Amino acid sequence: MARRFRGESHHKVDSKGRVSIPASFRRVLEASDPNWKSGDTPELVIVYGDHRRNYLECYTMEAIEEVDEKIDALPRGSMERKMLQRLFHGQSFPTTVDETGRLVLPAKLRQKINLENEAFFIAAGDTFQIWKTETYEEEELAKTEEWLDELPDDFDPLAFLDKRPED
Amino acid sequence: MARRFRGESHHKVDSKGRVSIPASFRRVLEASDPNWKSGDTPELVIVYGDHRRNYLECYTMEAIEEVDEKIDALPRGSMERKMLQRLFHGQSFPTTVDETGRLVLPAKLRQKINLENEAFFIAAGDTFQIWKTETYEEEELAKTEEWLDELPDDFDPLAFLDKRPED
DNA sequence: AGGGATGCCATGGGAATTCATGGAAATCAA
DNA sequence: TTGATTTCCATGAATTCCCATGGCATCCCT
Repeated sequence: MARRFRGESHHKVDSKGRVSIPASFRRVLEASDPNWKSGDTPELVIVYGDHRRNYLECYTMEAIEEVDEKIDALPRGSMERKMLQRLFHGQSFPTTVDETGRLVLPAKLRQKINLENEAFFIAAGDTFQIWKTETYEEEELAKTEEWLDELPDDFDPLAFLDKRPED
Repeated sequence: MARRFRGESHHKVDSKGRVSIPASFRRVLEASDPNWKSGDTPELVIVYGDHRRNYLECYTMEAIEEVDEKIDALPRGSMERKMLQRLFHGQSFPTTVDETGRLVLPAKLRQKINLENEAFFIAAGDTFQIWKTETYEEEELAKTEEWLDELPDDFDPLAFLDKRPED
């Protein structure tokens, strides 16, 4: 069942690295964790990537399983496989949401994206991202706007919906 | 239960060759050792390979069993079988994690990968690797960068996930 | 419509446990 | 005996667990 995350919101990060995740995101994580049963805490995998990435990407168990299967299908020993293993197996952190609906981000992950007091959560299909609020506002939003500016004034992004893959 | 290793981290190696392995890796080793029961120490196999390999590859009991079976299936006397036996049976070292969660790497293995004060652990599917931190950073990461540089600027490695095998 | 009562949600603090690491004593091997 | 392994114990730091609070929104009763 490919449930989707929706929405965005800001949450406090405390001194221990604990941060509430949006309640609606929890529902999706639960529904997408094959082992989850009412009353316990859903699992997820946080992919943090290499030094170039400045946000955390959170995968539901279903989503990460799909990725893992694709990696397994690549030829053993190929560079592609090695790269993807490094990213998804090496540069990732498996965890669970706690009983009170929080994620605990280890110091290492917080430092990686420079997270201090406030985290910004934003949905992205079957994953969601965690940003340092300031980074998102200063870098990511700017980038998006810049990109939009290059398109014709009256361009409607909806046009992408029906674009054929080979374009 | 093909559990997977995830994550990467640095650990000290002391003068006796003792090194803690990431706690999460221990959980996977335990779950993947058919003979393991709560309270005792999981087994694993360290494959160190020939002179060209500069890291140690650690297999869970389940993973090495799978490899062994595939080797057994090869025709007796074939070159393939001989080579794989040399690598996985000859150039490997069976051991266990100790009660405090450490591996003891014999001097021979440490010298092979030039390990001194710090080891770098990184997950790779159903195995994990142990590198000398400096080797990983200087050689392995450099190799990766080089490889990435050959790809188009805007290329996203994620594209490999959906690559068709015949490409 | 007013006024609880109920329940989920975001957040906080302290206690208890696990982890990574260091070192001394006991055991082994040549 | 001498160096190397293996056991056993010790400790600070990090992480997990457990319990507590205030704020909203919803539901219900009269």
